Amino acid sequence: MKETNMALSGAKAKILKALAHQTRIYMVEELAKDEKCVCEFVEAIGSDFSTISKHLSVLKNAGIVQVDKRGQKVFYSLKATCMTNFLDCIENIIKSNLEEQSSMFK
Amino acid sequence: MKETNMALSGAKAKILKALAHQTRIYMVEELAKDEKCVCEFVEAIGSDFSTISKHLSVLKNAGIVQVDKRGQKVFYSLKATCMTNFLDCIENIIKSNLEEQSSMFK
DNA sequence: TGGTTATTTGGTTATATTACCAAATAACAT
DNA sequence: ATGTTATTTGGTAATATAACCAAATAACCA
Repeated sequence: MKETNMALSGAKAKILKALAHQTRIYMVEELAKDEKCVCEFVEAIGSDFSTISKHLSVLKNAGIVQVDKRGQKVFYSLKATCMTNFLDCIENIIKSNLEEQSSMFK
Repeated sequence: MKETNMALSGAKAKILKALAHQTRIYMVEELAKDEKCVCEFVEAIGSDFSTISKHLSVLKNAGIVQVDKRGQKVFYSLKATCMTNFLDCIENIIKSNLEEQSSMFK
């Protein structure tokens, strides 16, 4: 069933797009260590509060992170922990790409 | 070193963006089974030849696939095989999201 | 050489994403 | 109630992506 496979690829693309941004990848990697509130990301990343909040909501809507409101603060934590392995895979691609590029100068 | 981490996240984002499209995910999954020429994808996906070719070149530039020209045909094959595990991770997220949604009706 | 097939590249237009500002909401403290 | 802090939401402008068409390349065949 070709069309079914395509539809599944589309569903996967939605989740991948949610991750495919410098800021959101950084967030996922930080959240892999420990939960964080929005304000901590604002401080660490230095973008507008609204920008950070929107990035987190993209991750939340994709089902990658989850939310816990405590007092005035909103804490985000990593829900899809397999993401970590995946980012290692990406890191290997980067290394392999760099090796190829540097081998051009030998 | 916060800025170094951010730069690394940016490099990862480039590769993720290369994968984050319905058609390109489908391509990677097909290539995980076997190499394919551009024309086979054109037939299977049904988009314009130029569209398919551009998608494959995005994957190639990211270092996810590799190229082998033989005769008139250009064959693409999967280079970053760890992609497959990753797409399984995404599939688990989809399942978990669906379970949560359906539990709302119980 | 000229024709055919396979693929890539350039151009254009439509659509999607992102960032910031301003305003709204929510919880807590005074 | 009022003020303060933390966060989300709506609007807008800039930028990035995607799809198609047409034209350019490249390899092979007659």
